[in-house]
Amino acid sequence: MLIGELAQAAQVSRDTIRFYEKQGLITGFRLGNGYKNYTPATLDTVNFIKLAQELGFSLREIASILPMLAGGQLAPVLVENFVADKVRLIDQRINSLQQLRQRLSTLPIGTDCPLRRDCTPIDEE
Amino acid sequence: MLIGELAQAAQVSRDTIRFYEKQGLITGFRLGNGYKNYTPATLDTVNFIKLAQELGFSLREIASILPMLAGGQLAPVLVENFVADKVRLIDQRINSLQQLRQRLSTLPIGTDCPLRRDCTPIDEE
DNA sequence: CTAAACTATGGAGTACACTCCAAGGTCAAG
DNA sequence: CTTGACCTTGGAGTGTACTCCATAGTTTAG
Repeated sequence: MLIGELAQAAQVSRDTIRFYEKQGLITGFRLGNGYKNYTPATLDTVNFIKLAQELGFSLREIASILPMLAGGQLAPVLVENFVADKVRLIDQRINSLQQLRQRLSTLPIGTDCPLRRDCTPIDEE
Repeated sequence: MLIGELAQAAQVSRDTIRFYEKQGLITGFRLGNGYKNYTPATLDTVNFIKLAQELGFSLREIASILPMLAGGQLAPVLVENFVADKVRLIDQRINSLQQLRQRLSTLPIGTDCPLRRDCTPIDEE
């Protein structure tokens, strides 16, 4: 697939695709006419990037995860440790989100200062 | 508390505090000597900002949540709708995280291309 | 054969969230 | 009364992740 098709399929801009390729997150191979061609695997990768990004991973972090998803060039132990780390991080985020959810959904709406210890500034010169 | 104390308590830089104040996320009141003073409530707010930020909310979004946390100047119905929206968003994020967690923790490590449909580029000129 | 719709490259510009710096005022300790 | 650790402002700089633009080559429809 050409860049436009990939971009549309992944719901990102062509420039984003080019940016990701510059950053080494994806690779296309060049056709005879100078155009770049991408495989369905690239679409998977872009979708993965988008998901991971939504979840707060930077492109730099994602770049370090991607080689693992592509296949086992790395020592399994390293991959396992890395994945375990990420899973822990994800669990922490889920936890924080659940806390925030609780906090927001049980707000005593209508009362003053539901979350703050103190709302009225005290002049304590 | 003065800016340095607040910054240390919240584990952010003084510049970050000043930046948040410029953005209207927090407010201090000025002492006779020109210094700004902050209350423990400001510390709560900064901590809240940091939490919400970790969870992927932008400062702009956080700025729109903060007035609700500060007390009921807004119509309860609006607050409820807003909070319900945010809770839905949080639920979506939790869901995505759980998916990603599953995906990562069940990687068939060592096999080729655990996630991609296709790893070998096909020349389809 | 031309016009529209695609593709490429390089480089500039944008939004966000800081982060750093310079020049200067304030305050407590010795 | 000076030294050092605070505080002030304004403005410039940084990193991330795009986003836009100009120029130019390629392909497809009529």
